[in-house]
Amino acid sequence: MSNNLGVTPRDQDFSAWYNDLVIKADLADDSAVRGCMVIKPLGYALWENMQRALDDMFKATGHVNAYFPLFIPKSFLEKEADHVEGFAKECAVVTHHRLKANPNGHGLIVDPEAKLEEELIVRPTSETVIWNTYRNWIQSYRDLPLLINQWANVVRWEMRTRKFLRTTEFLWQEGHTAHATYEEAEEESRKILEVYRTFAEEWMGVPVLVGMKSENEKFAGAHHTYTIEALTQDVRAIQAGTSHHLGQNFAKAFDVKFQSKEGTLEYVYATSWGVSTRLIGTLIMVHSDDKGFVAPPRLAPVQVVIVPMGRDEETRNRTYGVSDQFAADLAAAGIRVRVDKREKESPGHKYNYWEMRGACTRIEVGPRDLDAGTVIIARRDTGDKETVSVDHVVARIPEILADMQANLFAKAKAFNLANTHRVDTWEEFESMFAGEGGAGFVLAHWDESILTAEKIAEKTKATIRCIPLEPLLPSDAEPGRCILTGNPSPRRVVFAKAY
RNA sequence: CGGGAUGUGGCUCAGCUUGGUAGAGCGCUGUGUUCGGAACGCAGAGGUCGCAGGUUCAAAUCCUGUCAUCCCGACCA
Repeated sequence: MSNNLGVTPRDQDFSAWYNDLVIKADLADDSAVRGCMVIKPLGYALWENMQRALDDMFKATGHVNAYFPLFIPKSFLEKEADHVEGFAKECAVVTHHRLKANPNGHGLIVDPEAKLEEELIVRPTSETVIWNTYRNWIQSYRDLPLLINQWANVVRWEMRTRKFLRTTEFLWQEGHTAHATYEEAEEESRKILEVYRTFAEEWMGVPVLVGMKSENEKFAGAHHTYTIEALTQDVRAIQAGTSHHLGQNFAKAFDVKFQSKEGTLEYVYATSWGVSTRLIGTLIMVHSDDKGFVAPPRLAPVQVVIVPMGRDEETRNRTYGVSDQFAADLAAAGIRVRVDKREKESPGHKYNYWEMRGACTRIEVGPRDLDAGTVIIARRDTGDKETVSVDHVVARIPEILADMQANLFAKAKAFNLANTHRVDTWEEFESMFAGEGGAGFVLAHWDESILTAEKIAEKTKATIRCIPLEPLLPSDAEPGRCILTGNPSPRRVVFAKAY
């Protein structure tokens, strides 16, 4: 389409397609602040659906929610060495607490007399404030495990931002748990990783690789990091969630000890884990198409849109009546439904409008079909239309939604498999990543040296996305020779260009 | 922070070369038409042309400065 109604086609410019889609699907808007965005009602409804599903899973695994402050005293951030190095370069800092009228003219200036004794950092993540608090909460093994999650906003002053994928401020959840033993903390971090995998695959319909981060990619301050990695339609990897085993690093930095059953004083073991509004970006990049946003039914803000037709009063009375009845019955069945009664827009306009905004199914209620006692149901993922008798609609919709949920996952899974490659020579490896775009997941041998990983990244822009917990193929777990150095490698790891 | 580009009604952009009373399409408001894949007619509303300074009788247009945004890289969830 040459006008500005649609989005740039994916094969023309994937990046432009994504940017267009986020705006035109009404998910988010630009804000007055660089790198920050406004999440619009439709995008926020999607986030709320994600939150609800995840929160239920956290609760079901024994976690409770709490809330910690937005500000972190600068000194806290200094306490864990790796953590400082990871986050110091991207922090927003509060230095004053007051403005005053500019004595030289108009406007306001920062009041120099209102300088803070100690600067406050706007949290990039909350380990430090939380562990400073946990010190007071944990004395005995009886206080453990401590299983807390918080839903919050955080700020990371990134140089370059993209809506949902990387914004200066973003929304997320961060779980912070404390345990008596290494093994318990390990179990916790793996349990949450499984929650994330389940959520990604069963709710988002996004297949993911489950694995461990290499040393150079792990969280700043972690003992080790687990990750789920998805593959976008432009065959790049995207980290969709991480779960960290923090070992005793934060307990030592914040002096959090407990008295064991045996009476000894021990440092606590910790985990932290998070997913963010980046999941929305992931969802878009995996499922959406040139007509706009495609939302998996389980998370979609609008599962059914009903478009009644008719210009004259008499026809409208019929189509509106039927539509309202559908809406009431579907809502009673727990389905998120809207009736689009706007009178100025043509049906065709509404079809495109709701396809752009990711409505999963559409019921077209027109006078001609009603004469035959039927309506048309169209589904968003395949574009298929079917004629359904009026009294079968309420039963049929959930079937289509379930089928669409399964189909989105199956399609993405097939795409992942088709874009997962095994490479054994450097020449092939280098040429795969030579172009501008991604090259999918590439399983190759690596000698486990950070230096090697850095050299590979420098030459190809491909990074180690993860070391799969379960080999994708049994042969992936067999030893081999490093793709770059030829040194021994215990197993294949996953390389990709990443978002 | 480097490289590139752009700032003109809500949006997309024309006008600038060659200074002379701010335009189009979309959207918006009202109204009319028998609404099945982005309908059409009629009547309207809406802009100190990013900001500051300069040149000039006269600046969206020329000059200087400045700010901002976007895209590409380096950094990252």
